[in-house]
Formats: sequence, C-alpha cells, structure tokens
Amino acid sequence: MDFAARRFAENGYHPTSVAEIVEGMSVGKGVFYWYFSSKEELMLEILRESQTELRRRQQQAIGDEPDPVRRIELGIRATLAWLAQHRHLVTLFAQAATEQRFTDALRQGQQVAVADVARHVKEGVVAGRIRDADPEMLTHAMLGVINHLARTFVIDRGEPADDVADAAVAFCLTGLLGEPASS
Amino acid sequence: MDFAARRFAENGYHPTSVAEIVEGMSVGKGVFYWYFSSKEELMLEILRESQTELRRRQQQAIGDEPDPVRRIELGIRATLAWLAQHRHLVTLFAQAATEQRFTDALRQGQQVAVADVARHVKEGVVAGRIRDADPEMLTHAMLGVINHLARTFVIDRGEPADDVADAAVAFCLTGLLGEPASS
DNA sequence: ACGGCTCTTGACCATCCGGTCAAGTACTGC
DNA sequence: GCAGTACTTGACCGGATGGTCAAGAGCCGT
Repeated sequence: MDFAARRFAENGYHPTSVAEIVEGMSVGKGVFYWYFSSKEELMLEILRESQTELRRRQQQAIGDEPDPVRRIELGIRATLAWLAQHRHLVTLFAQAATEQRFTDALRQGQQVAVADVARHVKEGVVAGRIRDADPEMLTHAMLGVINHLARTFVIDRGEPADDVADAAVAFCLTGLLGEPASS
Repeated sequence: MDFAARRFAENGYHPTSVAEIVEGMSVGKGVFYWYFSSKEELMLEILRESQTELRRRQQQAIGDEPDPVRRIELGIRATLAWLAQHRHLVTLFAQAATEQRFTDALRQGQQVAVADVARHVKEGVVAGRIRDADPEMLTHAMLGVINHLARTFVIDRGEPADDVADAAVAFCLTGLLGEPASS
C-alpha cells in the first residue's frame, strides 16, 4: 500500500496503472483485487490512513500545553515535520483534492482537523491573545500557509523543515508587519 | 478553448476525452487537431493565457500606488476578485500543479508573479513598513493564504470575494495576533 | 488422502482514448 | 468554371487500462 502511494504520488493517480503497481510488487493482479475492490478504493484507503496518522502526530505534539497560541505553534511545527517525512503524501493529497471522487473523503478529514485547530484559536481569542476574527477563517488561512510553504520550500527545494516551520509560525502569528514579542 | 477549460476543470484533465470536447463544441475531431497539436498542448495554452490575464489584472489594479504595503493589498484584492470570476481556472491550476507535465509551465508563470510581489515586499522592508524576513518566503506565505482561502470560501462555499479578501488582507498583514493600525 | 478454505496467478475481455487520414466542403483569386 | 488553399469531417487504428475469471497452490482439520 505504501508502494502504491509512492507510485501514485510520482506518476499521478490516473497514469499509474494497476498492472504497474502489481508488477512493482511482484504479485499477480488477482492479489490486488482480493484485498481492494478497485483502484479507487485503494486510493481512499491510503488517504484515510494518512490523514489519521497526521492527526495523531499533531495531537501527540501538542500534548497538554496550556497556552493556546503555543499549542498552535506546536501543531504547525509537527505538521511540517510530518509532511517533510512523508513528502509523497503531500503530492498525493494535492492530487486527491482535484478529483471529485476523492474530495469528499479529503474534506471530511480536513474538517476534523480544522475544527480541532479552530478550537485552539477560539480559546486564544477568548483569552485576548488572538485578534477577534472568525476562527475558522484564521485556521484556513494558516492551513494555506503551511501547505504552500511545505510544498514550495520543503518538497520542491528540499529546505530543512525546521527553518520553514520557523517562517510559517512567524507569518501565522504576526503576518507581514507584526513584531509583537510574545511567548 | 474556454469550453475545454471548463470541461477540464469539472471532469478533470485525464477523464475528459478529446472526443468529449469536440462533441460538446459540435465539431469534428479534425478541427481540434488542426488548431492544437495535442491535448497536452491545449492545456498548456489555457494555462499560459490564464496566467498572463491574471497578471494583467493585478498590475492594472496596483496602478501607480506609491505605498508598497497598499500595493500588496490591492494585488490581493484583485487576485481574489479575478479568481472569483474565473472559478473553473482555480480548479484547473490545482490540477496542473499535480501533473509533472504542467508544473514547469505553471512554475514559470508563478515565479514571475512571485518575483513581482517580492519586489514590493522588499521595498516595504527597506521602508521599515514590513518586518525583516526573506521576501520570497513572505510572498509564498501570502500566496498560500490567498489560494487556500479562495478555494475554500469563494469556490467551495460561494462566499463573496470581497469579504474573503478582507480576511486575507488582514491575515497577511497582521497574522493571528496583529493589531497594528496601518494605512 | 481428501474436501474445503484462503490466497495467488496471469491470460483475457470489453472498453475507451489520443491521434491519423483519406475524403470531402467552402471559399478565394483568376 | 477551375485550381488551389483553408478548413472540416468522422471512421478508423494501435495501444493501453480497469477489472474478471477459470485454474490452480498451499494449508488446514479430519
């Protein structure tokens, strides 16, 4: 399954044939259709599994940190570290996002993650640590930053995830202008 | 060509066959291969044209505004307005980004845009209006915000581009914490 | 040793797709 | 009206693809 994920990420979902996958794993085609009912099913399985794994990593990184802003920062760093370790999945997610058949599965996982982060944001707003704006909007804005920075600098250019994480955190917290000395 | 772009965006590049396109336009297949040398070529043409059109719109919106920060804001607003008017192209760009064959064409256009924005950022840094960080990194972070917010709120949920632009500008300028009263 | 179960094989099928091409059609200049 | 050019048609082709299936292989419990 990991092998298939890598092939999908490298070659693209459509251009990667089932024949190619089973050949790469040195098994017959029957094995594939014994464990998965279709190529699409395999993709969905990969997606679901990856998303839950990422989520686990995020929550583990956050631990029981009391400060909501610091929780967000830890989440960002954990996400970038995980994405750097699973580069091919970043590509896979991007592909899945452009296929109607997969957007539902993807959105479902994302909504859980967003709701989770938004909770921390809301807490930060209540505590007066974060400016008063729609928490969901703020969360999505951060998601955009993290995703794009990960893709551009970590995946495409191979820069160290830590450095990119520093930049992502700084931008998410203070934007272009900012400078508030916090945490 | 616009018709083809919409089909690609709705159905996906791979699942949309040339036969489907020419049938939808009520012409023979020969016409297609008279004007384009291949399906791939058509896609590249669409991509190039769209990117230059967006760029034109951005520059026109910026005009000769002297304040670099305000220039960036105008650019963000113009981008979101354009993306809202050409929703299908947002989907197309996303798809192209996941296909090795198209990433070069896409990246080329993006690099021009990034360089352009980065220039304004750099100017802002020099003027002391923007915090001192890698202008390219800041630019990419903003790109991520704009793209993701556009996709999530404007394309998927149909929220008014202006409201989303307000949120995008606010986030890009002051991040989560922000509050500096500027411009 | 034998029936029955899980698991594996790979040839095969129906279908579809990008692209070609011989055969036009409409229009222009003469 | 003729020749030549610009454009259009749609049947057709070679090849690839997702998925099926009859035929086993290994492995039980009995």
